[in-house]
Amino acid sequence: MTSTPDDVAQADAPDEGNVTELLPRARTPRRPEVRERTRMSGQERREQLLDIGRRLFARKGFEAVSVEEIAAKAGVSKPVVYEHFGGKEGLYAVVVDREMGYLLDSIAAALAPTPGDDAVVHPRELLERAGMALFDFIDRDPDGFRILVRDTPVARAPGGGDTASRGTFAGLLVDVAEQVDDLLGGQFKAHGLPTKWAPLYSQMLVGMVAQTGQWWLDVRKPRKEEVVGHLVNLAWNGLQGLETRPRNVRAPRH
Amino acid sequence: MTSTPDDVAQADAPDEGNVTELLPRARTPRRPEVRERTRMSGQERREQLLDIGRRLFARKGFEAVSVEEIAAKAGVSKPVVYEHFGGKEGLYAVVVDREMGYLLDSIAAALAPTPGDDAVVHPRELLERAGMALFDFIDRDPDGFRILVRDTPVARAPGGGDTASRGTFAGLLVDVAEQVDDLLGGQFKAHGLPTKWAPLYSQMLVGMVAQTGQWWLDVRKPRKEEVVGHLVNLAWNGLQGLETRPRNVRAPRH
DNA sequence: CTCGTAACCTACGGTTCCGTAGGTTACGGA
DNA sequence: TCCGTAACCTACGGAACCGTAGGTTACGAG
Repeated sequence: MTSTPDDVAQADAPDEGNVTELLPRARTPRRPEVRERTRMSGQERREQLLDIGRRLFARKGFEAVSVEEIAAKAGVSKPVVYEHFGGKEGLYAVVVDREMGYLLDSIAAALAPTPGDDAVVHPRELLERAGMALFDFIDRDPDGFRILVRDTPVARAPGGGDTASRGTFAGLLVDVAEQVDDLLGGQFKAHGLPTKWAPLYSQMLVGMVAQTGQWWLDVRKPRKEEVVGHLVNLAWNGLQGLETRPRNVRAPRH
Repeated sequence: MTSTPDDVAQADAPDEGNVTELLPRARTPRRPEVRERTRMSGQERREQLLDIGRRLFARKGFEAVSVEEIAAKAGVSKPVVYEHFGGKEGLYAVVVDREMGYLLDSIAAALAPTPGDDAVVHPRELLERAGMALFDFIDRDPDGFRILVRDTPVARAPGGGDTASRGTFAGLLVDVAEQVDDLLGGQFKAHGLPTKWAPLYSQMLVGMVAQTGQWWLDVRKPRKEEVVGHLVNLAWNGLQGLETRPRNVRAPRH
């Protein structure tokens, strides 16, 4: 469920924050503005805040976004955000969690065997499906991808040491890569390669794909189908056997 | 020149910042402490501050580091930092610039043809040299690598729009990858591949290597020679022709 | 010994932001 | 029609920082 995260109206209008200060004008019970103060249900407001937060976090990073800014963009005051999420970190956590879920679900769905079709899928096609799923995700939800790629501010537990005690975080991608291990490990075993290296190769593949996605996010130059084609080309054939014109195995869908 | 960035004493001791507040004790002209207040030359202090800044930025990110913290770790007061670098961003810029220089120099040196040796180098060996140079760098200067990999806070020019106007930044790596273009473009041309895709492949390779480096930075599990071996294995042979036990072409050095 | 200067300090103004206390308005069921 | 409750507000305390003004100390040349 909830496959498209863009189903919420995004209120951008009441961003009056730039005019130095608002004079304390007399209480007007009804000002004739374009955007009336809408009163939403809790659930609606929650979704709206999540949506706005996602966009802001993606563009400016966690630290650079203030609660007041989020609230203002939603046409609402700060305490509302606190009531819903307990603070900035709470909201951020929900946003990240959702996006991570969207992404993993997308890829899992792309990799899932078609029910009723027991044909063995070529590993290369698996690669291609996963890559295409990722780029579809990037295309559909660029902000979500930006958030997942960005470095994480996970507040270290108060009381924890100041040093780089445990492997704090090297970005969410390391985690994503670990999710790929299982899949890749299975393929390795099936092809007689030592599975102990699977984690290493997961990192490589994820890094390759993520960086390319990040780059493509800005330039948008080659069509994504083409990018994925080359991605698979490199991952599968290596530089040694690069195909001049890689072709996608799977017929272009929809 | 300046190949080893670790030639500066790192003063870690005077980190008394955690004891809530220092009581305004009477002016004691000489307190019998272990670490006397050393008075350095401008150049020395500058180097020390750069060193401390690099370590802090690497561990906590730009935003999470305060000027006061840097000054305190150096056993010095805030204005000293301002006199040397004009502010936090100034110091950060110098740090980043240096590290970027170190890295690019290392790789360039590894790729430079041995003078007097005109033998054509196999592309695979170029790959291997570059990879090894990177991992040597990571090994020697992990904080520097962390900084280069981290997301950048580059203050967007004041007056610029709030929107994601131009391709602001997707990390320094995108830049690094662009530096790889030339090299890769040459190789492409020499092998009859369309050079228009070189940028794309640069991104892929850089992403692959960077992510792996980031991961290795924490786990440190397989020896770096082994990691580089597999890196080259994937990049060169692709998943299709993976070698079970990749061997480094170049004899292990020093 | 003297004095100019470079290195360094304390102290503070100003800003930004988080989080909360306590009051106000609209909606909807009884 | 009345009233409880959910949604929302204004206003403030307090902390963390940045950056600077203005004064103090040590070093070294003459």
